[in-house]
Amino acid sequence: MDESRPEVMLADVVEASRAVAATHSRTAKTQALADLLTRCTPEEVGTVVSHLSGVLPQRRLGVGFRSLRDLPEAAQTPTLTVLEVDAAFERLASAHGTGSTASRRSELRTLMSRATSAEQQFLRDLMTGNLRQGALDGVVLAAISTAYAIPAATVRRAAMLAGTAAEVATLAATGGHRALEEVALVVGRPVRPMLAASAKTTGEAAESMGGGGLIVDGKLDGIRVQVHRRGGEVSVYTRSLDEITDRVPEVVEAVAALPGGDLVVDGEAIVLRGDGRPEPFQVTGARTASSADLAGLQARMPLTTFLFDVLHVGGRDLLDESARVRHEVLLDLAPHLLVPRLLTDDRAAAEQFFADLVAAGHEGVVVKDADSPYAAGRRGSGWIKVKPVHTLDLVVLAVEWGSGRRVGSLSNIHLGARDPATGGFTMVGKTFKGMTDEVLAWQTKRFTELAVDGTDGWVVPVKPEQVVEIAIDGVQRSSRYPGGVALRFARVLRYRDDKTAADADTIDTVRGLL
DNA sequence: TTCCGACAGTGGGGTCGCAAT
DNA sequence: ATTGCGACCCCACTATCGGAA
Repeated sequence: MDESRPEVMLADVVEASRAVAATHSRTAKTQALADLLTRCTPEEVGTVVSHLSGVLPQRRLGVGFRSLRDLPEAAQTPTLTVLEVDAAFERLASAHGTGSTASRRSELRTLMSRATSAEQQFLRDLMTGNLRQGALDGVVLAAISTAYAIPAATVRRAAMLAGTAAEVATLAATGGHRALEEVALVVGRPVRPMLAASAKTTGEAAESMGGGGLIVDGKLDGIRVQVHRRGGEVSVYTRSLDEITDRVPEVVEAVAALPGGDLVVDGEAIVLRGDGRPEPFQVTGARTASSADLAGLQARMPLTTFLFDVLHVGGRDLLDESARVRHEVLLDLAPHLLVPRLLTDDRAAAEQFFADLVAAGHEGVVVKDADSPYAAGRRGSGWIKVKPVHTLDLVVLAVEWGSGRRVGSLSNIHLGARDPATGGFTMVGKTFKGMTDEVLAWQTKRFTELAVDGTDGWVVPVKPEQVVEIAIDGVQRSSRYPGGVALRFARVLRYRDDKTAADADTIDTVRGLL
């Protein structure tokens, strides 16, 4: 190690971030990040990688957009080192939840007053999760690959198994290529979960697979759980690798009762009604977000555990085995916990299974290539989800100015359903999704024309005349909107100039989807 | 040369815990 | 008691880069 190497300053990180944001080329971004990493000591590199990928090592600071509104006067010259920043974050994090808002505020002010103007902006963006430099986890992993001359595939796999880019960078800095190759699944350390791409129909999903057999799983509308059992001790992790063991005792019990030794399984926890049909997501969400009065929660909203994968069993890693093999292992291990599942190579049977599951109240299906491995942390084509889509014709009531690459465009639209009782419109949600650049340009012009008084602010009210066809996954109860209902995952399909506001769907139609 | 996988960005609704009001 | 804030569950979609075909 080079003892004379100068300490890495926050200003160096800010400069790298600026350079990254200044180019659209991913290779140039990667190189800029790699240049900085090579200047870091092994003690520094974890923090630097974490900050440059927009992640706080401390996870929760208790500092958000609001507490960062009024900043102290900026320092003239940069003096902060990255390790000093990390230490300050550490103090903020440990003061979180101890009731000492004043001490956190003072800690934050001290940090910010030592930062230059550019550093203040960077720290604020980092703390609010708004780095927007065009490089997060993926590009930073590529930079680790470049900086330490380690194949990208090795770096990515290590990240899947170790969980964070910071951990991977520290390993690379201390042990190089060999250390990353030795990263393995460790029972008790969560693995990045495999994600699913989406398709409109089961046929389309099957089309993009190898054709070597399908596993069709019910998609349950609960929360993802990755469960580890190590030496009899069970831990439960969410999709984002947060530990929720103490909030889901039913899951712990179900996995503790399985035969054999150590294991890692992947599944979904969900609250079912007495008749076996699923409760709406809001019920499972409320149940699993809460930790107070667990006994009461368990009595009122018991969780049911479903498993759809097994990554490790009794000393044997299964990540690289085919889904077919993992299915056999899971069937042996926990047949009573298996998610609703169909093994088939018949597309019509898959389509029928989808229809049956939707009729049973579930979200849809996930179609899986029976020959594919468990591609941790990736949204590859091995798994493809299929959900039914509802469409509504709604009226645009207002529009919000966009941010980032949408600055200068009217972006997020407020959606209203017709209320025949009053002759007016009831707001049921917003959306910014599904718009191409062309549509953004069109709607900016259109809604500027339709704008009514009070158009100086962030929200631009418009005459309720423009009809838009919206796709949604469903409707949920709302305490925010006056109609008592809100759209779930609304996105624009197209603007309809063949319809007037009088032809729009009514609030009763929307409520009927509950 | 074209195609396509992976990534980043742009935000959506709901719920809880906690501290301040 | 109520309210505001922060965190984190669920998430869809488009644009873009750069390697694969």
